[in-house]
Amino acid sequence: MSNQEFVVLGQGGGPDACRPGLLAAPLAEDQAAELAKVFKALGDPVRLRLLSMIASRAGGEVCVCDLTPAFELSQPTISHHLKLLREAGLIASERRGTWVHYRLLPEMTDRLAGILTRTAGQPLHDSGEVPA
Amino acid sequence: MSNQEFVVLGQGGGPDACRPGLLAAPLAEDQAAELAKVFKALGDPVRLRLLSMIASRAGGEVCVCDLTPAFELSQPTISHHLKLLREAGLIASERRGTWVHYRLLPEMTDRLAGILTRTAGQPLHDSGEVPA
DNA sequence: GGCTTGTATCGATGGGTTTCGATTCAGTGT
DNA sequence: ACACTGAATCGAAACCCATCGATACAAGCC
Repeated sequence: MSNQEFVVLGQGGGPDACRPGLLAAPLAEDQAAELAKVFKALGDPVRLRLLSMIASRAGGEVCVCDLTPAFELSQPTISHHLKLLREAGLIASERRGTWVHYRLLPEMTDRLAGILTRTAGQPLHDSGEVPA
Repeated sequence: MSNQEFVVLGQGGGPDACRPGLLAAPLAEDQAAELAKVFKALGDPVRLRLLSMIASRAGGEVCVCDLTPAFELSQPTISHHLKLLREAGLIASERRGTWVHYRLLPEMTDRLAGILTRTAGQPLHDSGEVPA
């Protein structure tokens, strides 16, 4: 059996430790747990639409009062989804007077994009077997 | 029953020529639903580690017999997670003799990276960043 | 054919998630 | 102070998911 162990790099460093990305080296357990929280926040169609509405809005900010009526869901439900996105570090909220405004935190989406991007030194291995 | 559903993203009706990404325009409902399936597949620490093990392995393929003992989980559980990653279009499997080998489908991770990447024409609306 | 090993599927279960109505909190205006 | 509106929090109910043991399927070996 080709039972070859996966060496897990013991870098339990802070949240801004060196990140080689998903595709370069096996993820450590704690890194995987931390990342999974963010991806789980993206794993819901309502939250994805909320995030895209916030991120694509000219001016960078959206009032909750504009988001809630865009769905056929109750106000507490939208508030709950926004909370999950906020706890995942994807958005931030600010209250200005009566209304609460949300904005994208691009550091997180940048980080995810980097994690999912092949590095130049990572060859592709799939020479010839890709179906279409 | 073996519906190896290859999730096709953002295909409203044409080839993927215009895919603005999450951050450029609000997602349509069906696009969000399909994208959410893939992110949901990534929203589990075990699946993230499995994917990173598969993606980072030199040669591009990993035998299940190497993946299963790397976790303190039962063999059916690992098989279940691999199935979800496969149905999300992130990996593919091939049986060669006794063993089954998995490999990354880089089109999907590439697509996700693109979706999470700010386009150059999409400025950042710099506002006061961290609430000092 | 039987035996052994590797992998996938099945059925059940405990825990988590989505959603709601009701309530509470925050801010504005009267 | 009171009333009104926008948003968050609080249970609760329906649903989904991760995990397991048991079982079935696949391939090689005796």
